[in-house]
Amino acid sequence: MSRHTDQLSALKSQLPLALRGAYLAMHRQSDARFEKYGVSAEQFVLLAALSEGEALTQRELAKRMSSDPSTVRAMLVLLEKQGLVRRCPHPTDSRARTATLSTAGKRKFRQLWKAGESIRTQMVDSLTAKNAANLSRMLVQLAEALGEMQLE
Amino acid sequence: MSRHTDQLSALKSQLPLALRGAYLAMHRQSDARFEKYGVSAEQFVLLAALSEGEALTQRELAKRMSSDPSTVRAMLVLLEKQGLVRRCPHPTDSRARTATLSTAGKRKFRQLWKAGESIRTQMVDSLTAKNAANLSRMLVQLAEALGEMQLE
DNA sequence: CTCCGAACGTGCGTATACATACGTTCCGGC
DNA sequence: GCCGGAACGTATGTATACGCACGTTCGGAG
Repeated sequence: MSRHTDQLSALKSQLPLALRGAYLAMHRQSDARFEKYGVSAEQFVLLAALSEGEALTQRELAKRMSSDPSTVRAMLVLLEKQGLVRRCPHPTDSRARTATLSTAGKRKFRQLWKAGESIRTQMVDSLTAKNAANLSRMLVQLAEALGEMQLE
Repeated sequence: MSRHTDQLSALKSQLPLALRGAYLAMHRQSDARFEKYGVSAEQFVLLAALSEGEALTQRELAKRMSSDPSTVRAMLVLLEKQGLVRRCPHPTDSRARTATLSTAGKRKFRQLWKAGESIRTQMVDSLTAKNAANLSRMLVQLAEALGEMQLE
């Protein structure tokens, strides 16, 4: 086993754990930060996806969140109960339901966006802007490659 | 707002989503890959942490997995029920319990390691080895920076 | 030796993540 | 117009992720 092969092998086992570790760390920070607003990290992602103002179907929302329709439904039920989100029948497709932010939801999102600013800043600053840009690009690339993989 | 500031701002909002997207994609791939062995992606991580052969306390195990002691306990209960893991009283500290792989657990882990090889390979190959090494390094750096953040 | 704070595991409650199965609606081919 | 497959949402079950409260044990200060 050559030295080069060893390094590659080590890299292959470290990269997944590094990805997992970074994600979990970010998730925990976000949850802690948003807790006093009564919102979870995942709920923030959902609200952010809706914050563009468009009315999205649950399916489309799930796609944009890299999430699961079934999970999104559960989240919407909770958020609707809290009055942050409205679900209306789709204007033309009666199978679908659209989700939009309520006024309270928009206000809440603005608060959350501010509250999360220091996390976003810390993430970019802990690397450099240039490295962070590379990181972001590589992560997207990675997600695409993994998403296209078949079960062989 | 200068152009430079706009770019930085966009980066700050993209990076978290990119990290989340990549992690979830990896997690889904892993779950799908390990499903026929009756093991989840997270359980694989736990088994891998124990595969060094050391007997770890649940706390130490949680630390190495970047995970939560409470979660680790639930996982151990399931894995013990499946006969992949043994939990024994700690030799000197009667508060603690140690976890080790059973023979079946070791065998299972070897199977899983092979089954996951294509994922690890795909992750590194979808970038280049050099970029993957950088990515890994940056992710570790990111996790550290986030882990050390206080609530301000 | 005693006592108190810290560390370990446990149990419980809530929110995700996802598969799977199911009912309803849509739409393209006929 | 009919029909069968595809798309959408719903419902249920299992496994994570994590906070929090609790009981037990450890270890050091006095």
